[in-house]
Formats: sequence, C-alpha cells, structure tokens
Amino acid sequence: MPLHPFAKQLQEHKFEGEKGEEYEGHEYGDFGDYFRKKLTKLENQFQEYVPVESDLFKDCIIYITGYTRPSAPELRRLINAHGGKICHYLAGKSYATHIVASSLTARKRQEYAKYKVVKPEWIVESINSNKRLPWHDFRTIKTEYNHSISPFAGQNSNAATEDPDKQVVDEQVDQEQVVDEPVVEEPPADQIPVDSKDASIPNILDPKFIEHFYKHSRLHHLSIWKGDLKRRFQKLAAESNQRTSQRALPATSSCRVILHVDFDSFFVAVSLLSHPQLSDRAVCVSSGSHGSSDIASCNYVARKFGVHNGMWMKQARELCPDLIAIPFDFEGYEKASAALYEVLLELKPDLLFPVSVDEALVDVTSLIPRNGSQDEGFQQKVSEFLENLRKEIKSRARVDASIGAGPNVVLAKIALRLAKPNGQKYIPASRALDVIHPLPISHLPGLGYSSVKKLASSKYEITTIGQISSAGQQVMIELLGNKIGTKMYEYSQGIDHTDISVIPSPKSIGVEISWGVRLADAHEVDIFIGNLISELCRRMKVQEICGSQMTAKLYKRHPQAPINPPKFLGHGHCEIYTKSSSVFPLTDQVETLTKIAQALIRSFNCPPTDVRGLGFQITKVSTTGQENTNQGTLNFPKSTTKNTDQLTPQTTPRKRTLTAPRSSGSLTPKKRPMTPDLESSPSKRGPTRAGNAPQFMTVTQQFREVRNKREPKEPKEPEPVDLSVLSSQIDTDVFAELPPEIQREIALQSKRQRKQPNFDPSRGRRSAPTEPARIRDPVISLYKPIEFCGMVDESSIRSKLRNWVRESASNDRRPYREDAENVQRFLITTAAEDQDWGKSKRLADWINKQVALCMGAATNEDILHEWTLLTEIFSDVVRRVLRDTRGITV
DNA sequence: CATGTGTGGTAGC
DNA sequence: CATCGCTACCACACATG
Repeated sequence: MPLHPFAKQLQEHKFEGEKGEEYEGHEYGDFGDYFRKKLTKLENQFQEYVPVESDLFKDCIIYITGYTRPSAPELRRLINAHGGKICHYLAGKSYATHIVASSLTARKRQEYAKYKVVKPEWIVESINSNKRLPWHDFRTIKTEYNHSISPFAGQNSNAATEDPDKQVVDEQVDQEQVVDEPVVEEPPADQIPVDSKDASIPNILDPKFIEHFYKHSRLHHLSIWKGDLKRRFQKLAAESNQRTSQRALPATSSCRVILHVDFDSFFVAVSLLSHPQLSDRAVCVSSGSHGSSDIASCNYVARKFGVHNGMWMKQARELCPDLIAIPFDFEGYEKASAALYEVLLELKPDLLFPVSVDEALVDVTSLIPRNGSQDEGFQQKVSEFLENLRKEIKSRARVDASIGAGPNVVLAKIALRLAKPNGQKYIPASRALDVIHPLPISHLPGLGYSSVKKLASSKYEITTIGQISSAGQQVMIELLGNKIGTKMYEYSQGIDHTDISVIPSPKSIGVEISWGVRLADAHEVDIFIGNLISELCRRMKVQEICGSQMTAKLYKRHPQAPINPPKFLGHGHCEIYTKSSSVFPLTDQVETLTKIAQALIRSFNCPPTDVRGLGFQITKVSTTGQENTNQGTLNFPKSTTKNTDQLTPQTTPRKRTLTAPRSSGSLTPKKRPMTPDLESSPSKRGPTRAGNAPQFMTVTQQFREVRNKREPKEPKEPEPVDLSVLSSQIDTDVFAELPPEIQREIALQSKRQRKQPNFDPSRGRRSAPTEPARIRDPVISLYKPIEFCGMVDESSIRSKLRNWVRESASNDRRPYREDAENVQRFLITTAAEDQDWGKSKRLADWINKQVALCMGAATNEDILHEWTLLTEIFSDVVRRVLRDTRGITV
C-alpha cells in the first residue's frame, strides 16, 4: 500500500522539538497541545494535498468565524479545493483577504470593518456558478460601515500637519482644541492618510493588541520601570559587594538621615516640557480628552480645583472647566528618571532604594556629618544638603523635585508630603511627634482608601495620626489586623523598622489586561490567553525567571453591570476571581503555561462574552541568572570612583563606623532557600535526589538540577496525560463539534474541580480530589511506550490495544502521554490512509470497549474518567480525519 | 498548628 | 468618538488534616 506523502510524514514525524523548543517538547500535559497542533497541521497539510479542482479563490486568504452553514470544516475544504488558503486566526490586520461569517456582533462588525466580510454563500455560490462572484453581493456587514473609515483618517492626519501648539499660544483658542491636538503625535505630512490610523486598536486576538495596549498603558510603564530599577540596583549592589568588603551601616537608626526624593506631579511636569506655554494653566496628562479618560497626573494649578490623579476627565472638567489635557511622553519620563538616578548615584549615598521611576529612598547619613548628638547646626546642614540636591536634580532633569528627610523611612515619606510641591522638609526625631500627630491618617504610607475609611467610620472615629497614637496599639490591631495595626501604631510613634538595605529578589511575575477585553467565544478566549502567556514568557525569559505555580485571575462582568461599561472598553463593574494551579516543575515555556492558563480560566466557567479581563501570575519562582542569594545592600566603594562632591558641601571624609553588619545585611543568607520544585513536586525529583541533602543547595543549583532533568538523556519516565489540562486543550472547534453529552462531560470535569464563579464563594465545600495541572508520580518501571510500527493486521492491533488498556487498568494507572500520542498518531494515519477506512473507526470503538471492559468498578473514578475522555478524543479525531480526508461522516 | 488557597489592600502617575 | 483600569507584594480569613 503506497503511503500518502502526508501519512508518511506523520509516521516518521518525531514529536520532539515540534516547534523548535529547546527542551521539554515532552513537558507533561503536552498531549493536549500536541492534539491541537496536529489538527492544525492536518489542515495545513490539506492545503497542499487536497486535489485542486479550480482556481476560483486563488490569492484569497480566508478566515472563517462563528457558526456557518455549511460548517467551517466543510468551507475550509471547499476553499482549499478551489485554490484558496485558510487563515486560522486573524494574525494581523492585513493578513486575511476575506472573512467568512454569517453574522457578527456589533463589536466584530466594527473590528472587521476594514475587511471583506462575506457570507458563506459567497463560497458556495461561487463554486456553483464556477466563477468568483463579486463579494459585495454577499456582504455580511452593511455598506455604511465600510465607508466611514478613510475620510475620517484623512481629516485626522491633515489636522495634525498644522502646528496646534502655536495656534493655542498665539490665539488663546478654546481649550477643547488644545486638549485634542497635542495628543496627536504625528508623522510627517507625506504620510498616506489612510495609514495614519495607527490610533486604531488592533484586534484583541492579534498579538499586536497586547503590544499596543502596553505601549499606551501608564500603569504598565510604571510597573515595568519599577521592576527594571529593582533589578538594576540589585545587580549594582551585588557588584559593589563583590568588590568591597561589607561596608558598615551607620550605627543606630535614630541618627540616620533618610531621604525620600520625588518629582512633583511627575508625568505632567515632564510632558509640560514640550508645552512650556501651558505651564501656568491647569494641565493634566491623560490619553484622551473624553469623559472616561483617566487623569494620570495633574499639575498643582489643577489640583487647586480639586482635580486629582486617577479622576476621570468628565468629573475633572466639572471642577475645572479650563483643564487642559496633554499627552503622555513615556520617553521623556524615562529620561527624567535616568537623570534623577544619575544624580542620586553620584552622591554615593549609603543606601539607595528605588521606589518608583521618579522616586527613591536614599540613606545619606554619612554624607552629612554630625558633631555630637546635640548638633545645633545639623538641621541647617541637612537643609543645605537638600537645597543643593534639589537644585542639581532640577538642572539635570529639568523638573522640580521635592525631598522629605527624616531619621527613618516613614518620617521621610511624611516629610515629603509636607515638602511638596517643589520644597523640602526635614523631620528630626526630636520633633517627629509634634509634626505628625496633627496630620490626617491618609499621610501614613500603607493606609489607603479602604483603611482610612475603616478607621474614620469606626467607633473611634480616627482621622489624625495623633488619634492613632491615643487609641493605642490594641485598638489599631482590632481595626486593621495584627501586622498593619501594629505597624500603623508604630508609625504614629514615629517608629519605623523598614529596612532599605536589601532589595528582595522577585517572588512572582505576572501579566494582566483588563481593558479592551471583549471576546466572542471560548476559542477567542484561548487565543487571547495564548497571547498573554506569550508576553509573560517573553518577560520571564528576559528576566531569567522560571516558576512552578500559576495563579489566574478573571474579571467577569458583574451580572448587573451593563454590557458596555461607562468607560470605553473598560472592564466596568466586575466580579474578580483568582485560582491557582497546583505546583509544577519550574518552567518558562509558553506551551506548558498556556495550557495551564487555559485550564484555569476554563475552570471558572465564565461565559466568554462576560470576560472583561484576564491575568496570570507565576509564583514559586527561581532565577536562572547568577547567584540568587539575597543581596541588595547598596554599598558604594568610595575609592573606586572619582568624587564629584558638588552636592555635598561638607567635604569631610565620611565616617565609616565599623560596626558589625546588621543581621539582615547582605551577607546573611535568606532564611532558607525556597525549594519550590523539589519540595512540592517530589514526583519530578530524580531517584538520586533524595540522598542529596537538598537543604544545602541554593535555589540556583536546584534550578539547574531541574533544568537538566528536563532534558533527560536516559529513557524518559512515563508521564501521565493530564486530562484536566488535556480536556481544556481540545480545540474549541472540536469541542463545539463534540456530541453534547461529551461536552457536558468535559464541562463536568471542570466543574468538579472547583467552584463556579456564579456560586456563592462560600468556603464550606469539599475541595475536589483532582487539581488541574497536577503532576502525579510517574512510575519508574520497565515501561515502554506502545508502538505500532508498520502493523497492519487488525486483530494484532486490537490485541495490542487491549493489552495496553488491560495493563493500565490492572495497575490502576492513568493513560501515559506518550502512549496516547502514539495511539492517536496511529489512528490518524489509519483514518487518513488505510484502504479500509472503517478500520480506524473500529479501532477507536475497540479502545472504547476495552476501557469500558477493563476499567471496572475497581478502578479509581478519576482514572476511569480520564480514560473515558481519552477514548472520546480518539473517536473524535478519527471522525474528523475521516471527514476531512475522505469526506466520510460516521 | 503548619500549610495552602482565595481575596483584598496598597503603591507608583 | 472614546480608550490604553499594571504589577508586585503583603496580610488575612478560612480550610485542611
């Protein structure tokens, strides 16, 4: 029997390194992914092997979406047979030439406005009449939608060619214009009008959406900048520790001088550098001028009207009708930030702890010498120091900075609030209580909106720091809990134990988007998850972080919330759910994490159209980079760099009290290295590992162990198929096509694992026995994966399959991934190639029967369930292949 | 009581 | 038309055995 080239390829295909993964082509749970990829591959193959009947759709790249008649697979077959190409997802705006859809949601109508969106009849009737009919006659979207685009775009870009700023300044034009126009950062005039639609948001399914969103998200930038700074200073600290011996920290905390340095209304100040003529006006930075746009930052002129950060434009306008909005200037922010940190580094402070892109804590104790404890001139010296520092920052960053100073962090922070705008304030320990007690509790770092409200509305009616002090520690604990209560009480006494000498290593890494998320169906949800996880993994690779657990977060539209929230494309009022996976081996692989993520989200059982946001966080992390032991003390060797002391009027050599390093200093190892993988997932531990005294391994070492382990040279341990992941991996197309009872079954499997969001999140429920993504102990045995090399005889195949099922049943074993792969591969080949097409169907049925027979009452329910599901998948894949290769429906 | 999960709060503009 | 509501961490209540 001559092998069809496609079948041959399948037979010979090695599944390792499917997509060029360096390792863990066999990471657990891969089977589901394999299944999905294989189907895609199948379809791609068909594009080449299906006999071409005509050239009708030559050069057409067609995307099919939603329910269609004929079905999507049938349409695919027809299109392929007539010279067209299928596009499996809308990769970019321009990729697909046509979209086939019977109907579209309003949102999709908008999204697809630029495409040729046609009804399936276009395909069918074109084929029937043997010529490509004009697509206009089969439009899904009515004409008006396709018009409005280009005229507007042209107008937009024209407007941008004029210089809006000049106009504004010279003529005092209405602010409304000012608001809009600077927002347009524009390409040169020769830009093609239609293309200047850079402003349009990419399709949510397009990976570009995420890129685009993050590019414009201020909160994203803030977080990323902060992370970058932390890493940078951690590295710096590590280096400085290597070069020099431990440098002693100033003796007691009470005589230290900590600065909290921060730019005034940072974003707006920097953005104003490009609009200097507006600096006396009420100005804010926001991404648009319309009602629901967030105010990221507003200047003090605007603040006088009650405008504040985070407020919506709509409300701000009511308070301050003349408010002017100017656009973000993310590059400018980075530059100003760099200038600030340069200045601070040049100080060579005792410690430098980044708080934010525009904000840092600096220990400058040894830069301001003190003559005895009762130094009358000390305050003056501090004052001069701050003055000079602020001048230097201003001259280098071109933006005003304020500085708060105090003997500890909390006092420095409070002082900063008092210093703003463009000022400085030193709170010496001796005057601390007098200064802070009259202040409102909102001045305390750590008390946000909720806690302030809680304290004020309590029976103690606490509104000032002084009242915290008199209420006492017990009351605070009663109101805020042990830790925070104690801390806030201490703050009220001017006491703070915050240690800025250590920059802790990262404990988690995550991504989240809860804006612009509008998804039509489960398939789209999966695609979006995939894109998010890709982004997450990209960051993990850059940061050299691997992790062993995932927490998924879902924003679900609140049942009573409107479909379209007041904020354009915002998440509106949502119920938020989180769910963690069980622990898995350290990884940073997209495929693995995507599957886990999809399984987690699926478990929420949220209608896809109600999804308003998704987030994923990786925990139990380990860095692959250099040594991960705790460091972060930033000691600056005075000798190695030249001292440009212009900021330190006192040129006295800094005194270095040679006390012993503090217990939390950089030489102190972390309490105990985390052992995420080896502890929590013993199944992945190699047999030899037990004797290895893992407690002496650093995290890094452990990580390397695991990493090496993942690419085993020795015969692999068999891995069970993880059906909770697997089932979630079934292509939604496939899922939709599964018989209802199987769908229910799969849904049930998810339900059984955890509560549904719709339910009251009461805690009383038993937790389910199976967790998603759990890794079971693989049996290390004489296991050899099932093979069918060249087998043709049906009865021998049957007996092989029966033995496989029997043996597994008698060992009460879940299906192993590799077995499942091999069986499925064999079934696909048989279905696609064997002269006797019924054979594949019979074999699938046979497996089904054997499972029913062998996996009796004695079998563990979960295992039985997995086997059952597996057989259903087999049957389904056979059905699909038969239909797609031979047009046979069974 | 040690441990894990889900939720809530905070910070930066 | 709009808009770009992120990220990391800590702390707690509660469940589990």
